[in-house]
Amino acid sequence: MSDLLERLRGRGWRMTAQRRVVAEVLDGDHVHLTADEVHSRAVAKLPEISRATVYNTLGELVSLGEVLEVATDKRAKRYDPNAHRPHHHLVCAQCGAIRDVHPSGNPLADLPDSERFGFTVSDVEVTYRGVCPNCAAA
Amino acid sequence: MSDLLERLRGRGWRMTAQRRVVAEVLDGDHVHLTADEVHSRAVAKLPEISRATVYNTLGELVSLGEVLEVATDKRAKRYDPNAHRPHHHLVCAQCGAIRDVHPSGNPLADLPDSERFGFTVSDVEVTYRGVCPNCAAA
DNA sequence: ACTTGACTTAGACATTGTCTAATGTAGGAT
DNA sequence: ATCCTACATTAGACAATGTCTAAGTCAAGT
Repeated sequence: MSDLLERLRGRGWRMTAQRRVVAEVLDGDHVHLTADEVHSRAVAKLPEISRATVYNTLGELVSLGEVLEVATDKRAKRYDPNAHRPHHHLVCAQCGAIRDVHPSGNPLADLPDSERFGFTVSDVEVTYRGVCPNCAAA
Repeated sequence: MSDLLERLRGRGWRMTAQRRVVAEVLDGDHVHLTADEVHSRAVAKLPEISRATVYNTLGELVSLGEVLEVATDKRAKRYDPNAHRPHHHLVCAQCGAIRDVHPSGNPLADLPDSERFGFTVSDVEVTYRGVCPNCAAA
């Protein structure tokens, strides 16, 4: 994730300890934390960081296109740092575990003009739901 | 939607004025109300209905498979009475308008075994995003 | 018409997210 | 190296959405 910090600096982002910590927390694959989880982990590294800053920083990262907001779960938003490789999500209906997946085929192409109602369609979000091996075993 | 009331009675649902009103409010195509919107409209027909009852009733309808919860918007859950014809959603990124759509192709078939991580995948939810004709004109 | 268990209610509480005014600080200017 | 200042951070109030509880009410079978 050091590329991220690098890129952001290049875009004129002022670098602060708080922002560094948030970016660190978001590092990795198959990472889909809620804002609150990001905050907890950030507090572990920098105890005085505030909730508002975490929300602000996440919002900025989303605006900059560096992090995606995903709504896999119907409670809190989750933040996915894997914004530069398009992908979709596979969610366990029981425990909520989330994996990134890469389906073949392009769902955008599957929406005929007659089903577009005059919209300019630019994006598609796919969420697969099922039961993960762990929960199936239990 | 009278079939719905019929079906529910058949399943041993106790019929009350409150439940009837919630079912009536949810009638129609391209209906995707938040719990709060359902509540407002229900109050118009039955002023003393409480928020808790609306939430309870919506939850029951979802459990019974008569209504779907959709997370198109990242704020409140929305409730879609069109549960018996599989479909996906097309959302305007600006005004939030939602249409039901029926893509060709089956996205479930597009997820190869190698991308299933041992999950038993049972369902898929697709959300297309774009700009509706109204917002494009503005 | 009774009775009873399921339904509804008001409102407290919980969770998630947003906003503000005061304070602190990164990084360019001197 | 120090100073400035615009931008960032903070605590906490507030807002929106959702959940729970205890007490009262009522649908529907008898």
